[in-house]
Amino acid sequence: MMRPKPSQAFWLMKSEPSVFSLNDLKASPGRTTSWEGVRNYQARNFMRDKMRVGDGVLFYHSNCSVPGVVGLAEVVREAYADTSAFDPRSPYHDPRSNRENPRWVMVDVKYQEEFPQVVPLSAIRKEPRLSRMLLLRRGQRLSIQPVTPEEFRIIREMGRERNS
DNA sequence: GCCAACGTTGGC
DNA sequence: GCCAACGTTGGC
Repeated sequence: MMRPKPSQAFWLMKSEPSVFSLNDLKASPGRTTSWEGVRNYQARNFMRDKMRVGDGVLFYHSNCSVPGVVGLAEVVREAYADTSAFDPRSPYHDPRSNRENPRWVMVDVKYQEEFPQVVPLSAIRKEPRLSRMLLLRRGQRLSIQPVTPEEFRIIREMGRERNS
């Protein structure tokens, strides 16, 4: 009897490499980090309502010389209170959030692989099969975005190719 | 460093 | 509830 495979969703998560890079994730204890600091309601809702253990993550470097997807990660813990909001010394402090009623959540994300080559935003733009990605929408700033299984697979293939 | 596009805030 | 002002994001 086949056990039904749990449905897996896919995401793109942005990080500024000067703040937290894929290498930082790889170097973290257990190659895992809590994705603290999300202060956008739409992104929070994706984490809180949709992200499940085992979901695939495209790790995207933003605000850098070559913005693009640099590798893969996976969700290893589902949403829980973002404690950085409670810390007055944290850059992510939010006095409107408290332990009794946390406003912000985070998930845990684990390193999976670094691509042999970055998949730059410019290459994503040029790939017709990726033309519908949220990432390419004008003015799109969401730091956590859903991607389709096809988009995930295509970008993974692009990243794993050694010569393009 | 510029600045367009966006989300949030707060006066009214 | 409107909307101007403001702060942030993020490519370039």
